Amino acid sequence: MYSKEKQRVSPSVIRRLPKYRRSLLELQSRGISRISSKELSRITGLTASQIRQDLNNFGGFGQQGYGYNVEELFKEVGGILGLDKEYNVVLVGFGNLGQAVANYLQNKIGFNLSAIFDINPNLIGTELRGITVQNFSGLNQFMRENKVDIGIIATDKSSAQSVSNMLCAGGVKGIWNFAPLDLIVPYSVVLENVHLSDSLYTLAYYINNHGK
Amino acid sequence: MYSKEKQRVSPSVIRRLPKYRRSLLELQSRGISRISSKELSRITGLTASQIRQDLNNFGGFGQQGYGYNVEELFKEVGGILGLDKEYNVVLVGFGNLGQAVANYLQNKIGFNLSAIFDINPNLIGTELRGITVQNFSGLNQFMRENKVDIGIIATDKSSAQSVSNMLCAGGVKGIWNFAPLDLIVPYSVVLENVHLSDSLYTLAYYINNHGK
DNA sequence: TAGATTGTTAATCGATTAACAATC
DNA sequence: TAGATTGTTAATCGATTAACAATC
Repeated sequence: MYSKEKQRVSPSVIRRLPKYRRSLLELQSRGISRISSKELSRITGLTASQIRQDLNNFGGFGQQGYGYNVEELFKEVGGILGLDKEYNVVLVGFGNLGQAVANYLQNKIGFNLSAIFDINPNLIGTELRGITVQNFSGLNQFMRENKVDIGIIATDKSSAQSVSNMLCAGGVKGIWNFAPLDLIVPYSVVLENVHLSDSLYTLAYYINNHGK
Repeated sequence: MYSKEKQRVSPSVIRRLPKYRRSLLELQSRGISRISSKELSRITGLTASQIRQDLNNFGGFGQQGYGYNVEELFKEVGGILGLDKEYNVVLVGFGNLGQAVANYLQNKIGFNLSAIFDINPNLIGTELRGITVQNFSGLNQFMRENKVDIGIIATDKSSAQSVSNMLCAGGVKGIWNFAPLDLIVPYSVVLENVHLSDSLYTLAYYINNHGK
């Protein structure tokens, strides 16, 4: 349906979709089955007009005089994001951050963590809910033998680019990067960064320039 | 200098500053002392025009016919972000993610982690480089007795809002939130979110809609 | 039906890019 | 000086908001 839209939807819109989904889930858990853009505006802090514009990039999910069905819209937004699909995921780097991410992924349905790699001998062989941490040297072979959709990089800065190269050569569709650098990936691979420092520094700026 | 600028600088600009800083640090480490906006454009993927516009929100740091001095600009950008200041930081929630964040903070100069709180009896009393994890019940008292600038929330969703309330009542200037919800904070408090799910879902979208 | 609220077009606003005079 | 590159103004582009006809 929304897959053959002519025009590319802007990243600003895409980055608001998870927020809509989150709000809708919250409404659902409160037993609310119907919501207007006006009310959703109050909840999210975005304008009603923007919400309607955003959603209409993908289809007319509402009904005049009524609003939106919460459960239906929740499913639609999930579908747009691709959360009704399955992803095979590999994690490289099992330090504190890697462990946190691995743990976080455990209860994300659709994102199936199939292997974890590290170079630290103290970590290799340890287990996380049935997944044994493998020696990093086995990554290339694993990539050849398995179809991996998403590679997560939670290594330190110095090895991140070479890990990224291996994952890309191994055919990943996307990289979720936690290392504090700007990776270079082939055009065909999608890169999503979680730069903790960028976030912290932005916070510092606004602490010192509040309201300015 | 840049503190009495009349007009508020847009968030888009602020969020690019850490990237500039990162690139400048990289240049510095390669022994490069001078850079033009054109060359910086090549490195960052942003346009030269945008880089000059961005920097000129805060002052004229360059020199016609020459470019920018890398070391000087690096310091200027750090100063704008407030990285020449000290921040007293408290962490609430010492699960996987909290531990990862605490560990990450250890080598961030200027951000001084002074206390860690959790409710889990198995975690209370454990130590991280000299900081003993305290019982969460002591948070209010700690806030009364110490000036805390930044509160980090790495608890689960269900307790995040009440933890946030405590931190705000305790006088924090900013909240760095890792819990997957939209906190409500007083106007005077700055909120910065790290929503892992939002990031992962965005990645999923682009994996399925590459180039679209 | 009358009231409510969407979907969508038009207007506004803000951010990015282009151009170029100033100047090192 | 001549060449290079900034700082800044003007032009363009894109995103947000406002308005309202369509319609449930």
